[in-house]
Amino acid sequence: MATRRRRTARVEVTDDRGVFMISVAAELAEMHPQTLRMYEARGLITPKRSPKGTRLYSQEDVDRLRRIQEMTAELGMNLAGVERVFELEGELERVVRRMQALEREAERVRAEMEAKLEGLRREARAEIVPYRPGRLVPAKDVKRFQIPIERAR
Amino acid sequence: MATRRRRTARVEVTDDRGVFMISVAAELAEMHPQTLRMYEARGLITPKRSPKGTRLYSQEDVDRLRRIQEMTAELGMNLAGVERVFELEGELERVVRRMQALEREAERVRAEMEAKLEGLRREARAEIVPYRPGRLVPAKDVKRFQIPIERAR
DNA sequence: TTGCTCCTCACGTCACGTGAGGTGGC
DNA sequence: TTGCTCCTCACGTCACGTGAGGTGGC
Repeated sequence: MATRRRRTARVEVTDDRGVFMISVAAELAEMHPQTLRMYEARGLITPKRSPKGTRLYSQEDVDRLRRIQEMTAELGMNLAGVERVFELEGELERVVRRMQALEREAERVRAEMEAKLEGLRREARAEIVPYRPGRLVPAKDVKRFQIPIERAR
Repeated sequence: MATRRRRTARVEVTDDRGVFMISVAAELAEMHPQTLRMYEARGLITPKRSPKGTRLYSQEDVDRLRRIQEMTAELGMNLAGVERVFELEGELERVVRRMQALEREAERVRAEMEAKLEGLRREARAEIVPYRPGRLVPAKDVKRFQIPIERAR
């Protein structure tokens, strides 16, 4: 749900754009409007404001409100717990991102090494393989003794 | 604080061994004994029991109790929040461990590839370098034409 | 005027901590 | 007997949600 199209929409509505007034946001989040004001006072959510001071909630804000609703109504957590969970989820996300970056980096290094190895193998083949069917002898030895190689053994 | 030595201690006291009765554990955790029983009823902590049914708390249990104390008294969280935080911390720890394993694995692969590369380089050197001063020719050619190599060009 | 917004204040409910009260075994 | 353990029940406190009440601008 990156964007939502309306019949007459011309301006793109992004998830972080404040578009819902408090009554709408409260309905979407299934909460009392006063509860939203309380959450803001506690620092749990920070909606945008119109020039007149009216709160404007974004889709992200509504999603966050629903997450809070889940934690308080379904799990029975209080707001201090919700704050702490948000912090921990942030940490978790950072660690997961770092891990994904590490995985990509590992793959990159692996591919790079593989390419190097392959290059070396090709190089070796180019020098050695063409002579495989027979035996190789130093040219200088052939020249020096002037005898058929087969008998020289 | 892996183990603690007492003057007359003979048996090792590990962190997960139930050694404190409820009054001692409560004092160490700075909680009311009844609170410990409540936490157990909620599933937040599970002390061992003596054969007679007396609760026996380990050092790990006491550490956990202090962590709960921190979350409830200092952060003002309720027990549902504490449970959720424990879950999330478990997830976080698993992810961190996975990352450490991944880092070790990446290093292992890197070293292995490095060794392979080095092996190939050495191999290439062993086959090619000794002959560098002269030219190599197929033995069959030498036999077939029976002529000095130098003139065969 | 209606229905929204803003705000503050107050009350009901519920979770939690703790104390009381009664039991039983070193 | 003292001091611990076990348990259940009950009450005080506090956080939270929500409603009331009064204001102001489309």
